[in-house]
Amino acid sequence: MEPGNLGAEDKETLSWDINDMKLPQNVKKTDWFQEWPDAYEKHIYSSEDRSAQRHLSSWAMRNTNNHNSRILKKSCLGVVVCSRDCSAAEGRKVYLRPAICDKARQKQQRKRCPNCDGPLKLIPCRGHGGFPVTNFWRHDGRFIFFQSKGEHDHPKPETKLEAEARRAVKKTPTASSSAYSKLKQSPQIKPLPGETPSWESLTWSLQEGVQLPDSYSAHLLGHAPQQKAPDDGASFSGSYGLGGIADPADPTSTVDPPQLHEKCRLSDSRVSSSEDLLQPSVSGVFGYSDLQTWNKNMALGRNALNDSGGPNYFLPLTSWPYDCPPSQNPSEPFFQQIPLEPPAAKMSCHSLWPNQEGDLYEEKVRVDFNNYCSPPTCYSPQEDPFLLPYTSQPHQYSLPSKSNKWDFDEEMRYLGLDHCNNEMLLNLCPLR
DNA sequence: TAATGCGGGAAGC
DNA sequence: GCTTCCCGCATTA
Repeated sequence: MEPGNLGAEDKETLSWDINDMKLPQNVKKTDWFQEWPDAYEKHIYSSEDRSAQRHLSSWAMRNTNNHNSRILKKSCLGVVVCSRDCSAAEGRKVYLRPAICDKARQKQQRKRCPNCDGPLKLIPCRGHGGFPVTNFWRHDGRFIFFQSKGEHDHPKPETKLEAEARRAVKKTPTASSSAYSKLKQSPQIKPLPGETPSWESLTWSLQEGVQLPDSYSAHLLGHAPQQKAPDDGASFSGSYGLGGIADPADPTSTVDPPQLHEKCRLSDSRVSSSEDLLQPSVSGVFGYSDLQTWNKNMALGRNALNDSGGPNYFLPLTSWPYDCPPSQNPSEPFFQQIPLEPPAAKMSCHSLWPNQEGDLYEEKVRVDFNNYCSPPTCYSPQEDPFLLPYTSQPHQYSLPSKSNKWDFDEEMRYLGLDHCNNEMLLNLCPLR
């Protein structure tokens, strides 16, 4: 938005404060969900944005009581690092996600560094005048207002899903190994030459909690960490997991799509009943445990990898470029569509995924497919300080799941079929 | 088991 | 009075 060409309404949508008695309701464009909000940002999300509904952040944010039930306040916990400042292979540092639960965090800090077995330490966030960065959430009308105060003065921890995946892998290492051994046998899925990710590195990254570049977390989340343009409020609903775009006004900011991995819960009584601040329209049509639907989607070339009911294995994807080069051949297996080098600059995909139907499900699957079969657009590797040194190393890709009930063989059959389906690709990937 | 949200209460300014 | 932090509790996944 051009600052110098603002109408009164536009100014209103920019000048609000989370503590205002009345927040703007004539918002023309809502923001896309930001996974890594930093500095003093304000965003207006659609009340139907599931990630916003759940007040998600990839920073480890804990609830802070501000004695104001209308405004949810969360403060950053920082990042857990190795007190020896050890580096793993390729210079990777250990940046664990602090557990949100106090007891779990204490327990976590008693553990040893997964890399060097040294003691772990928590780097507290002091980015807001010596206090933790705080995020404020307020549901008002059709919108969810977000405001952050402070600038994180510590590295990004692993994302929530990365941490969950790490825990899950630790709990069920055999299942994942088995999955990977099957993956390796799958003829349809081949890493790019020279980009063969090792299972060891994958499991190390996931199990041992090393900070993954955003690309990793993106695909753990089921989408690229990126920015997406604000969508209009009417069509914003259900645009889960859209490929994001860069915020042209802020090259460092991230505007993330609603989390693909978000379970499409049929209801969230806690959210919907929250002080009448939210007008819930959470009519999830893609059930968390609806594996049958998932199967159908996969058979149609859709991907529900972001649904937690998805398969519990990790795909050894190659470097994820977050770009859609013109030379991409949709007929190629999607793994091989991925160029080795990330784009030099963010791309805008503002209008790539308009939710014309207002159909949560359709939008979701389209986007999922995009993320799965075609490199997501609009990702800036510069966004992630950890990505830069690692661009030459393979990125791994995992399909998050909380259960082991997924039939891996079936899944791979679907994958093999889907990724060779040109028509489907052309139909479902409007980037072409 | 952990994440999340709510709320009481203490402490510092 | 405001803010931050700690704690316990309930709910959810």
